[in-house]
Amino acid sequence: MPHQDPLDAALLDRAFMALADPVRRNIVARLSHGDATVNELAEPFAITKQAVSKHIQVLEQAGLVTRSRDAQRRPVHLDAAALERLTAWIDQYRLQAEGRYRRLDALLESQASERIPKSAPTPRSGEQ
Amino acid sequence: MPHQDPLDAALLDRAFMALADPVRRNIVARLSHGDATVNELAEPFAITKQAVSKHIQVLEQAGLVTRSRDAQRRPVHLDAAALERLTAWIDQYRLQAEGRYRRLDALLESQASERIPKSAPTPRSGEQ
DNA sequence: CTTGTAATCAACTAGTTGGTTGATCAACTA
DNA sequence: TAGTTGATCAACCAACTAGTTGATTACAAG
Repeated sequence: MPHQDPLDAALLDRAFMALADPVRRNIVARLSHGDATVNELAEPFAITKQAVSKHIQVLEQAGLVTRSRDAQRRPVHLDAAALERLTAWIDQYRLQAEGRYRRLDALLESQASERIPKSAPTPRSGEQ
Repeated sequence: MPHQDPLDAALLDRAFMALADPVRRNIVARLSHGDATVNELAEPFAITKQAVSKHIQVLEQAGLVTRSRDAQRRPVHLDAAALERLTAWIDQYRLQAEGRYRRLDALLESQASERIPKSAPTPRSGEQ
């Protein structure tokens, strides 16, 4: 089953978009070794806390982070399962493409040595 | 060594941004089982081939696809290695976060059963 | 109640993007 | 030569985005 729910399409949009920003990737990196608050995340960057808050909203709506409540503090938590879903999506097509490449490679090799492949390993890569 | 070249930052920007669009993800999906031309890729979508050409340029500048030359045709080819680089980036932080979670989980479990952990498995997850 | 801190909301500016149409280029065909 | 197909370039528009500043909510402490 190569496809998942189409409901995930919008979520994938937001997830990849969220990671397409160096500031947000830095936030992810920082969260990977511990929860943090908006202020803690804002310090290393030359942008205001409001901007960081927006970045976190983007990550949250992408399902990449969650937030809890601890008095005034709202620590941000990285959701490893969400990251795993992204790699799963990519790998689904990466492995497909790699498989094709290896089959073609094997075909060319067997042809170069003038040995006939057993049963035509679906070499439909040419666009005629 | 958790980090790679900072040269990759702009490329990561473009790669994630490229995948943050459903049309481009569909193009990737289609390319995963075979090279294709602009016109072939444009057919299933309700957009012009000019738009598809732009999408492919985005994917190309992100290093996700390459193009060759075959008479007038310029078949687009999906680069599996580029996809692998993306999953490597994500996994780098996913595994870090998962490791933290599992250490905390193991700590709580050992405490619940009132058994003392052998040597305090670095439970620095609380933000006090 | 008042002060202080953490975080968000609201409005605005400046810049970017996705898509369109129309023209152009490159290679094949007659 | 003209005509066709595949693909790109150029200009433009509507929509969206990141960042700013200023006001506002929520909570804790004096």
